[in-house]
Amino acid sequence: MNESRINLDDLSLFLEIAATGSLTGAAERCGVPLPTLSRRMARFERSTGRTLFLRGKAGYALTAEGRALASEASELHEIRARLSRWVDAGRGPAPVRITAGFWTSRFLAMSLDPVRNPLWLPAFVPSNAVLDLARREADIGIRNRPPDSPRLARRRLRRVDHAIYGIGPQVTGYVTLPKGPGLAASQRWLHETHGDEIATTASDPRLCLDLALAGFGRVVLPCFIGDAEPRLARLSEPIAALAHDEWLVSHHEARHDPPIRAALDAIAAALAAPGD
Amino acid sequence: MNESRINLDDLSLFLEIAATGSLTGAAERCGVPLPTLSRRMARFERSTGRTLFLRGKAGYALTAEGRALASEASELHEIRARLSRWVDAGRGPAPVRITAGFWTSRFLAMSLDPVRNPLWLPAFVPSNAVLDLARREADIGIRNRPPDSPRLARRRLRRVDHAIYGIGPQVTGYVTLPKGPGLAASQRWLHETHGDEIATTASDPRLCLDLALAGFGRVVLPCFIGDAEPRLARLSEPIAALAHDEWLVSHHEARHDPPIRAALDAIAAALAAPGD
DNA sequence: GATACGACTTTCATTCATGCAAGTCAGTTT
DNA sequence: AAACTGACTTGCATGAATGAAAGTCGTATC
Repeated sequence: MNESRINLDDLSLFLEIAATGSLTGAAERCGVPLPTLSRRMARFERSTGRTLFLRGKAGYALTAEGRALASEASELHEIRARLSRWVDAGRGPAPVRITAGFWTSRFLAMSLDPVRNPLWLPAFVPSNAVLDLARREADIGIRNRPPDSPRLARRRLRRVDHAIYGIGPQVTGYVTLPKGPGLAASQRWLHETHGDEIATTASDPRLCLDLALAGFGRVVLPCFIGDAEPRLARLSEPIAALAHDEWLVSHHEARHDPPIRAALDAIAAALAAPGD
Repeated sequence: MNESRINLDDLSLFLEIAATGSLTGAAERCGVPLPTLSRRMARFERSTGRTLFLRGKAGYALTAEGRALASEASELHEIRARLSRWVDAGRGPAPVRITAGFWTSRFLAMSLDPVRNPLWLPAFVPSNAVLDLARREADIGIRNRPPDSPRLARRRLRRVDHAIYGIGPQVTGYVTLPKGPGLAASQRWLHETHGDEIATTASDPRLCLDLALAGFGRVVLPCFIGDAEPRLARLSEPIAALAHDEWLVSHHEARHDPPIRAALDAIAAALAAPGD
């Protein structure tokens, strides 16, 4: 679109000169030799088509237009400073995009210790639609079966059982999500096998749990959630149809990226099969 | 301080790649050949000490850290876009710093037509202290006598007379500024010759005029102000001791800067001597 | 299963920017 | 008045970045 892409490095030098008021001073502060500065500013003026400096005998002074440009671009130095800090100091934790089911995400969020992960930060992305790890829509996925594509790296995690929970055996009926696309397997199973016993629906899994805790009905939960909730009792044997392994899936190449690797290790530890 | 100055051009290319998702795409959009992009990104990674890309078979994908950097630096493109616009389109008016006395500044502000000056915009700087035009603390000065330094360009403008004004001859006493350093010549003259007739003082010349209009006393004003105010009557002959020429002063080199030149011409026209 | 394609990397001659040293020029000092 | 100083510009040899073409590697197509 715009042929004359403004050179940001020249611009940065320009700002330094504008602040210093002379080539000599700016040259020292930037560690750039003075002749280079002189030539680059000449080029910069040509490229902008403006006269930015008054080349007086007493040094460089900004023209009116030069001052306008300097004030226009003043944020540049802040950006540079911020990035320099990011590069050589902070190294803030990098966000690692994780896609997982609702309960697994919640379990993970509570298991992972943020202070022990200086390298990465979990970023849970909703997994309603099936995100395509192969297309890097997320970095790490936790799935209930191994991926189809051979390009994805996989690792088997713990076995996950589901069961029916409630605050007591006297509670009848079920609380679940409304029927619709993108429903988790456990909710689909409930709709298929106990569809006529559904007492209430709620739009959010966590809300279903709250309703169950209030006595509105029974819920189907992963055992790692249901067993951890002291106010709930297991009201059935594990549901065979819903038993599955959890699989940790990531892109073959992404897993060598340090933050992602760290995330993979931490997640694997949190969701390890008991035997491992 | 920081040896490894981050290269803003590389960063900009990095953002383009991050947005595009591939070297090929970014190369076209930036007009930079693909091999160059490849090498510069390799160098950029070395300079930051981070792995920013996953070089997969399907193109470049950002690592977690790469995404962190991209979001950290996202403003850069806005800045660049804004500057590009500034450079090749808008050419917003450049601020020209003008130092002048209070009433002259006011007269100028009302005389200069902003729409007829696409090249520059007046920026009035307070002239309490004597600003040093030779040191470029301002671009243009309007003084009541020619400058001392031979390095400054000068141009004689209209003659300025002062007189005593009031809403009528019946008003006695004077309104003026309180005694102090940095007082204009007309106020000094009033304190010296009519010091015992001062009725009120105000901290601002404009406020003095308002007080005079309200009948609190007489004021000394330049005739170009007093005569233009229909509610005021001239109550004295022009004061000989305060008569002076106005001088338009600027730096010898600065006056060839187009915006400053335009400003000089406009000011000279607004404040021209009647004969010219 | 062989071939074509896409996306980058590498090679190499060339160009361009760099950085040192010398040059210019106005104002200042002695 | 002559020499000095400060602040930039110019010349020239060097080195680094560039860009066109060929190379590599994996995936998609037939």
